[in-house]
Amino acid sequence: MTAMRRRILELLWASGRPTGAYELIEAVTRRDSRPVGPPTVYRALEFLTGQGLVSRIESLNAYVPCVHPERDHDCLFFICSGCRASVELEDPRIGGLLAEDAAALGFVATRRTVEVEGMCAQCAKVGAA
Amino acid sequence: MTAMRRRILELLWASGRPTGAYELIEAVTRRDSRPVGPPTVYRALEFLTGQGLVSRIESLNAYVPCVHPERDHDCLFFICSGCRASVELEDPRIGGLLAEDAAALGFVATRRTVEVEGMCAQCAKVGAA
DNA sequence: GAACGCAATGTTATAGTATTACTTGTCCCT
DNA sequence: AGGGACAAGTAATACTATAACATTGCGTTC
Repeated sequence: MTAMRRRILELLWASGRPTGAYELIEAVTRRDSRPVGPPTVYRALEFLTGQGLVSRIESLNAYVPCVHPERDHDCLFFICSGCRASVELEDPRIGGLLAEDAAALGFVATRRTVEVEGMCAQCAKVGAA
Repeated sequence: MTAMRRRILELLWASGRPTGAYELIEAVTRRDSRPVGPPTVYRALEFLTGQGLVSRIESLNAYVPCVHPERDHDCLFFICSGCRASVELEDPRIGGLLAEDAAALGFVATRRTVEVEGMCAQCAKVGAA
């Protein structure tokens, strides 16, 4: 864990929502008062996702810190179109079913992406009003 | 369904694997012997995905024709890193669990993305050899 | 059948996301 | 000090997607 990687992880935690790579580039640039290029940030993100400290949300091209880096993460994301927040959940049953389906196909899985888009309770309430 | 939309759907079926928008742009350009711009293809893809005739694979930024356009599609994709093919599956149990988890959060879901990357039976066998 | 309205497509430009290739720096080891 | 290994800097470019506006074609109305 280097200074740059830590900085990016901190910025992700501070952001509180899925954050794009270029937002991070700007944030790091501001924080360091010195321009940082895309490869620097992308490399840090690659490292952090490899460590399970960060997940990429495919449907947003954005990144979030992982809430339980310790466990092997089977996580799924609920992404609110209203407030742009995401909630990470762990549901081992889904991993189980996916493993079962993969086995039926003879497929050897290496990575899973499970994302649900919609409205969170708060935003759904406001939208309905 | 217009000529352009049909052409793009045919090209997707003919491709046999997830296909990027820019590959489609080139393919349509070749087929029509006349340049077609990104918006044309993206608009057709938007229409086709709206009709459930095509799905977007988020983790590849690519598109595939849907194997069962008639049913409301709860589909999941197994994507082979070896041969670049994808297999679409329907497993209503997964949709059920996601609905259950969403309900527990008070989340109103509008769209699901479930993608599994790995190696298909064929490629896993070759890779292991 | 001319004028209109509407939906789809064409066109140009640009925004947004990610990677390649190469260089520089830093730290540790001996 | 010299060399190896890994992280970060730098410049250029590739890839993916959308915005804004013009044009076409076709069915409807009068």
